[in-house]
Amino acid sequence: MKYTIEDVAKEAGVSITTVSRVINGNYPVKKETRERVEAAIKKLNFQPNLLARSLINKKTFSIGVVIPGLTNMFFTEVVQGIESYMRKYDYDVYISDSRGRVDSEKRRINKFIDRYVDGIILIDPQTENMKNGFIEEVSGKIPIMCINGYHVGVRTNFVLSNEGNGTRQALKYLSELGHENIAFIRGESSFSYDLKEEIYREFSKDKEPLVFFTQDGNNIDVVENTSKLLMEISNAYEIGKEITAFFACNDLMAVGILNGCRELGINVPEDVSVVGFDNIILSQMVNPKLTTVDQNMRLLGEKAAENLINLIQNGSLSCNVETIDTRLIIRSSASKLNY
Amino acid sequence: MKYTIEDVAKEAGVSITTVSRVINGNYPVKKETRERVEAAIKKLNFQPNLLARSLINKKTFSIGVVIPGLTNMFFTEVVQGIESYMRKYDYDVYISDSRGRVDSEKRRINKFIDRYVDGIILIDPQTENMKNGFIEEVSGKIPIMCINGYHVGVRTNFVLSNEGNGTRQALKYLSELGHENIAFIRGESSFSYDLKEEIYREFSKDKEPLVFFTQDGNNIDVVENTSKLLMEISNAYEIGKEITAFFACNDLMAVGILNGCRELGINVPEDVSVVGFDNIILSQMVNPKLTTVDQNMRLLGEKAAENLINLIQNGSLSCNVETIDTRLIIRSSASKLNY
DNA sequence: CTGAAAGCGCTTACAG
DNA sequence: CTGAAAGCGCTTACAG
Repeated sequence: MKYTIEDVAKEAGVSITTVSRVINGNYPVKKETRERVEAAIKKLNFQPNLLARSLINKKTFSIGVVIPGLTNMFFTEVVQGIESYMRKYDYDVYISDSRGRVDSEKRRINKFIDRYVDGIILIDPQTENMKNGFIEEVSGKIPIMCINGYHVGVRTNFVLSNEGNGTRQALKYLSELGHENIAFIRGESSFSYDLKEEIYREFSKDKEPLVFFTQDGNNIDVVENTSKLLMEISNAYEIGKEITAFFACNDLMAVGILNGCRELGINVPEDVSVVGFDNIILSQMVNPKLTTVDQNMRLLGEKAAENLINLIQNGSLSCNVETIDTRLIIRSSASKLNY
Repeated sequence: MKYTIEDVAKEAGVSITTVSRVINGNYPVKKETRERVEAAIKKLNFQPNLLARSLINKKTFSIGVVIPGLTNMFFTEVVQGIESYMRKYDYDVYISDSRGRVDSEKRRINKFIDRYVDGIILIDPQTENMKNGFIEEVSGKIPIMCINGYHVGVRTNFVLSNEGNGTRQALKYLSELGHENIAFIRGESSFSYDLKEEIYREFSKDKEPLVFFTQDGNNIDVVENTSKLLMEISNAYEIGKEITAFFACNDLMAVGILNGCRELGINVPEDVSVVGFDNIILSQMVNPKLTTVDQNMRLLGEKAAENLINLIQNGSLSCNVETIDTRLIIRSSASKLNY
């Protein structure tokens, strides 16, 4: 059915060795011979079997990207950055969705390794897999870049956005607007949430911290879940008084708060201020437009791709960490207290 | 570095044939022997090389999904449906983004074939690749399912949502609200846009059709682009009078109209009505919530996955077409004329 | 029940 | 410059 290198060899009247050489262009071949082989290749529309090739080379010119949720625009925007970089190097990028589950993430990574991708990018890897040594173990086998999700002491490679500083920027901004009673909205488990919470607690150390957990933070469903969470919060606290501002760990959650407020008849930013994180495109599409912290997602993706290519080509599985600055984006979901 | 079947054989004191047999469980092996082999596998943490295996089997237990844009939630929701189905069958799904470009789509498909995926799902394939015979050619080599993008006469397999009928539902609804001057917003090239436009022209046959093109319809950027388009439209037409309603070919465009209206100080739905298409989650997050046509994206994905599995397992590369009904979702972006 | 051998479709020393 | 042969890591008739 599909032609093999042997068919081409026969057609051109040469050995398969020679065919292989003209395909790869890695050894001298007499011009006339080469042309005969090329003609045969064209005639049969021959395409070398990548599986056979990779079996020998251990190279597939492809990379795998594992993301926690396809429906969180944060991740897809990072992937755009990865893809645009990889395209230049003619690497294929394959995306696999772990749904933010520890086991699933392991499985996806192992599958990529089984399929001999040349490297893997992990966006926001599960903390659990950092702690249990899995990521580190895997980093010994194959080039790995992690985007965010840093875990101290794990020997692998990171591109991080400075989420801690971003959190500080946002909190400081709210504080300058006069807000003291700031609620903190986070998802269940992720390094990123833990880190932000730490900063939050530090920041509001003299006050009682108001930390609330919403479910499944990396999926679009979190919007709805956070709206529901707000209903509960509003039963326990007087919004606009006991809580005058929300800091949400990502924009999806912030939009959930916005939607919840609308349902409750609470005006943003007049009655309560809301600040998100990430600056996904959605943050500009809601009303009011979200004040948020930009992570420069494309750059995050591009840097990770760049470093991965280096790792692949130079073979060094060293441990390096690169940090990218965040930027506060002021729009209209937060305003002075008692506006 | 990595152990091979030979290492296991040595460790267990058997031939590689026997090792292979216990791994695959496809031939009888004496219990005692099997246990020895299993112990060796465990001890070495042996994992068979999938490349070598696939080279023989021509099976990889993986499928490829080609989508026109990662940042259009329509596609990612369809993919969710595909994944949830495939998980049950233990097939891996790999996603590749064609950016809605004809050449890129070809390339992605060819790459998947090169890597011996067992089947491919194409979401909204490019019309051009339908017309030029590429999809049909490829369908002869490997099981293919297309989601939407139907093109008459092309021998491949489809799961379609009834977009024509959905368009009619939306248009009829607007008409019943009293709207006669309905503008039609579409992207550049896609079967889906052409089909909808056809219905639109049919529907408004006594009126001058008002068809407007926005750029790059399958990417989140279309939101911004459509807002800009609205500026131009508003220069040429009196919105609220010459145009009293917009029908947008997808929700992203509809949101663009919504945003544009806000900037222009036009109230939706009081001054102008807007109806979208797809019912992506975003349509509930904007204000006013979008009246739109639900395509049941998860079901679309699940059906495609189900059919693909059948194709793969029964080996029939037959041509079948399955249609899924759409449903009008009435929310608050459209209202009676002169509300 | 088990093993030696051929083969999947390539690449790459080695020899000429 | 070219080819025969070994080998990548498996599977599967074939023979016993």
